[in-house]
Parts: sequence; C-alpha cells; structure tokens
Amino acid sequence: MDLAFFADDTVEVAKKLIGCYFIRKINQEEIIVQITETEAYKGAEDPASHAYRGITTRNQPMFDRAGCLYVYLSYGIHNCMNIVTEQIGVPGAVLIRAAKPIKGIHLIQVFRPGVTDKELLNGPGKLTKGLAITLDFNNYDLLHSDGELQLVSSQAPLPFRQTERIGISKGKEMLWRFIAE
DNA sequence: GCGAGGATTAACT
DNA sequence: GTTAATCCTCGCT
Repeated sequence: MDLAFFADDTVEVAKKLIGCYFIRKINQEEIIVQITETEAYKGAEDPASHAYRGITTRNQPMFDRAGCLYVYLSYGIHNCMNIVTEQIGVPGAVLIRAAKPIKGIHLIQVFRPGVTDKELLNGPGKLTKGLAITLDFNNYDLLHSDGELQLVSSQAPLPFRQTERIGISKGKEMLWRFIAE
C-alpha cells in the first residue's frame, strides 16, 4: 500500500478498496476484516460531500494528504471512517461502510455485544464501533502508521456492484457506492 | 452566542 | 415502516 494507491481519483480508489483488508491491532492481538462496501465523496462537484462548501475545521482532513483517515461523528452517536484521496488541497474521501470479519472475531464481539457475526460490521457506525475506531483516529496516517491500524491490498480484487449512495439527500444521481458481490 | 441538521442505528408498531 | 436518540459543526446574528 503506497501513496499512489490513494492519491488517485476518489471514485477509482473506492473501487480499488473493495476487497482490501484492514488490520487493527489491540493489545498485541489482531483483528482482520475485508472491506465489502465503500462510497466515494468528492468536493465541489458533490453536493453530498462535507467538503462541498469548502474547507472547514471539521472536514480539513479531506483536503490533506491521501492515505490519512477522516473520522467524524454522525447524529451525535456514530463514528464514520473515511480514507482521504486525491492530491493535497483537493478534497476527496472514501467512506468505509461495511466489512467482513476475517480474523479476531472474538475481539470485535467485545465491542459489539449481542449481535450475530453477519451484523458485526454491516454499517458505517457498526464498523467503527466493532474496530474501536474513534475520533482519535481522525487524521491518522495509514502510510506512516505505527501498526495500530493498517490497510493491506487484496490479492485478487473482488467483483462489485455499483449503486446510488445511501442516507444522503443530495447527489443521489451519482452512482458512487460500491458493494462486493 | 445560538439554532438547525446530519454520509445512522436500534427499538418500536 | 416509523421514530427517537444525541452532540458536534456550520452558518448566521
């Protein structure tokens, strides 16, 4: 995983991320999950994007170097995790909506008590909760990480479907949501 | 300084 | 299918 992977067109990065793996290390134990659902969010040309109206304190990471994380609080309750794309100064990020547990499921269950395996990570807020991603990970640099959180490219890219994005009020005509088959 | 709303989820009917 | 929960950020006064 290098800078060139992320410093690309946001929609392209969203496609490439399908099937990639996240490795989350907690107390010397590993959680590994495979990304199954992403959405692309751009800047000025995307009315659904937080960066649509320009740079602010909240969305500043979206303008930063590709490969950083943009974590924000939604509805006062849930955290959502994005991976920043494009060049420095160009807003763009890929929202990680869902993933599939590969390893360390028992660790995820600690953060997500009382749910079945299939429901552990099948939503943006659930994913961050299951992997213990908090606002502390805002601006976290995946390319210069200390191992707490790593992204690993997939061996064989997964086939995916392309649909309109979910939970937004504007910009639905852009088919920037990608779901692994 | 204050009010509105959101890239959601879970618990209802 | 509908609705409440909940808090940070933005945008305007």
